[in-house]
Amino acid sequence: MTPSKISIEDVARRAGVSITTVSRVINKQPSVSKKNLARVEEAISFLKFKPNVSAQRLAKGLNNTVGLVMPGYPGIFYSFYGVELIRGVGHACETLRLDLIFHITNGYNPLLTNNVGGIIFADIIENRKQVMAILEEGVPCMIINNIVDDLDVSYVAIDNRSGGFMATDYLIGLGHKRIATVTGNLHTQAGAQRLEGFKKALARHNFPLEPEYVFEGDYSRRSARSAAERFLSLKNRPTAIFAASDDMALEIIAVIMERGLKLPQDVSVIGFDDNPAAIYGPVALTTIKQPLFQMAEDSVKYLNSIVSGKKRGPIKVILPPKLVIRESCCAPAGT
Amino acid sequence: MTPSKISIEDVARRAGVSITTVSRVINKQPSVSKKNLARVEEAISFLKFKPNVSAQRLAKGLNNTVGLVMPGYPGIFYSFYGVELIRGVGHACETLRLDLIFHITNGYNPLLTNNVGGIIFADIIENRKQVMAILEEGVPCMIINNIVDDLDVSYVAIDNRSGGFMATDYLIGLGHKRIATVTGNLHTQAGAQRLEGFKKALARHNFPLEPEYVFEGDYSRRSARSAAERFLSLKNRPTAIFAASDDMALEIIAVIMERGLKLPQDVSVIGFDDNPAAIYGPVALTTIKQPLFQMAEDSVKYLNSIVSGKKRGPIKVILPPKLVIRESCCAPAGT
DNA sequence: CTGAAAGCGCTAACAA
DNA sequence: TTGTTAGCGCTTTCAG
Repeated sequence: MTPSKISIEDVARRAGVSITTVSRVINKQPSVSKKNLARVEEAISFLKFKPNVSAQRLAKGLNNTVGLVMPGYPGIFYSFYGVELIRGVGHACETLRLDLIFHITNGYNPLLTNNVGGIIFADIIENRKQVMAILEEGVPCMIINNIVDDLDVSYVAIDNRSGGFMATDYLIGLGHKRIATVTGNLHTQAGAQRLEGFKKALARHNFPLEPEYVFEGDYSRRSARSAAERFLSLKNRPTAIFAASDDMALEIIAVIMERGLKLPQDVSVIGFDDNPAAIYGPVALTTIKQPLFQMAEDSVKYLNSIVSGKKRGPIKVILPPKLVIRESCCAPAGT
Repeated sequence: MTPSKISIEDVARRAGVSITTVSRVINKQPSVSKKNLARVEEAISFLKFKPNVSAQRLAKGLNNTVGLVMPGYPGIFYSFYGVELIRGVGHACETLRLDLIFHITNGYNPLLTNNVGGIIFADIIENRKQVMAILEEGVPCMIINNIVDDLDVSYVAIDNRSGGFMATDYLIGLGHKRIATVTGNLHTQAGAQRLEGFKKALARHNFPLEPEYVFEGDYSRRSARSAAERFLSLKNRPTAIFAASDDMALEIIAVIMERGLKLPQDVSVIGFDDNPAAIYGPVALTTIKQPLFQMAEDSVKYLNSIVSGKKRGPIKVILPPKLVIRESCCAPAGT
């Protein structure tokens, strides 16, 4: 049942050298004569030898494995956000030749940390205690998309507050007065901060905050549909809507068009993510771009440099979002 | 830098027993006196001891790790299919206490198999040679959603051909004569077989196969939009459309509504997947349900039983799809 | 019920 | 450039 029954010793025997020499070629050390190198390589490929990773790790005393923990919150899997994260982390691990161990948490079970060199949290939502437990164990870790300044922990995040501000400010600049928003899950920092940015922009221009213009969504298309239906039924229909994700924006657009309204003339919509899918809808989506893939990749790189001792202490990075103007927003009718 | 510096020896010392005894309690062997058990447990929690998994694996000579390889094909990540697979496999691994190593392949690089007890392929698309290489290495493996009868390999698949047949047959039964289809990626077996099922149903009822009613999509919403636009512009517009995924069906519905057509009265739409998101659109989607999550979970269980020697030889399972009737299909107008 | 000792497969000084 | 040897941390006979 063992993956391969042949060991370094078999290779050594066949090549007529010591196991040390074999080990050297496995680890690409230069100090091996051409002749022996050739013989060992022949033996390796002949025997289809694969070094036993557990033995290597044990002997080297290191663990080139990173754990990616996804919040139990199932919606995250269906979101562009979640998918980009997985892809980015996966890609970076591939590049750095790290094993990626995938862990879905319910937020309560303790995390098995005895098998990883470091851990990446794909957002933390109601599982702060897990993070703290990890920290206490001294396992290097990295949090994605959460600014955590009260803990001695590393993170790579996006400035969601300024993203929310940007989106709203842009709408205001276009001349909109009645601006609504569908928020993301407010238990996530990203969701909460985008909303804060929205409010801040309103306040900055002395616009009142109308409660009926704020719908608490959860990043799902479903919640966006409910929001759109409510907004569009209002006597005082908003002329612009800021959605906390592109997916939600897309669903809102669908509802708008189902009702026979024109977009962006009747209602402008701005999203958040820069999901490539948002370019090919009926109207190319104006949005706030956040570098998710890069954030995910960076987090692996930073984590690795901490694990391997190249860097110390918490690394705290906040990436800026960016306004991407396409076609789903314009000045309100009658301006 | 090591996750934990304390070893079984430290625990033994503190508990005043031998390392063997400590090992016994780690492995929950019953032959330990209550007194020693208590002392060891105390020492373990006091020292925050975590056994070194590499050492355990090495000593035990086994590898309770499964690799999940995702085709490079990026679209799969954004699909309901891909996400359900990841969730299902992840969940099963959690339950069976297996480590899940996540591997995104470009289809060409050889897979690193020396670190896993078994491998799961999330579909195979243009990477058959990888599968064959794995087989030759003797690593137990399992293929998801591909019926592979010419190879001595295990799989858990869905009968996509009969799914395609079912959908089309249902439409025909409703009285439709002009039935179109947007296919999935035809390089995937699922895509090809759903189309075959479509054709078979047509043939069974002696309907001609109109090339203009077949649009080669790739499971993406984008391709579905193109398809819908083409279908709806036809002089002889189809009265029903079979989409090879719910996501595509949803996009088609959006296009239909954007054009001010009525659904299902003007055009009926049937999907494939039973994506929960398809219930909350403007019209609840009629679809073909496939047990993706279960398929993923089962594949892990089967793989595990093979790896652990409980079962032998290839396990070949084909799960049936099921018609789920909701509101997006009705008899064509004028019947 | 407990412990001594021999590995698991590989790496890394240290000599040669 | 090569080989000898001592571990890495844990499990597992085998005695006791």
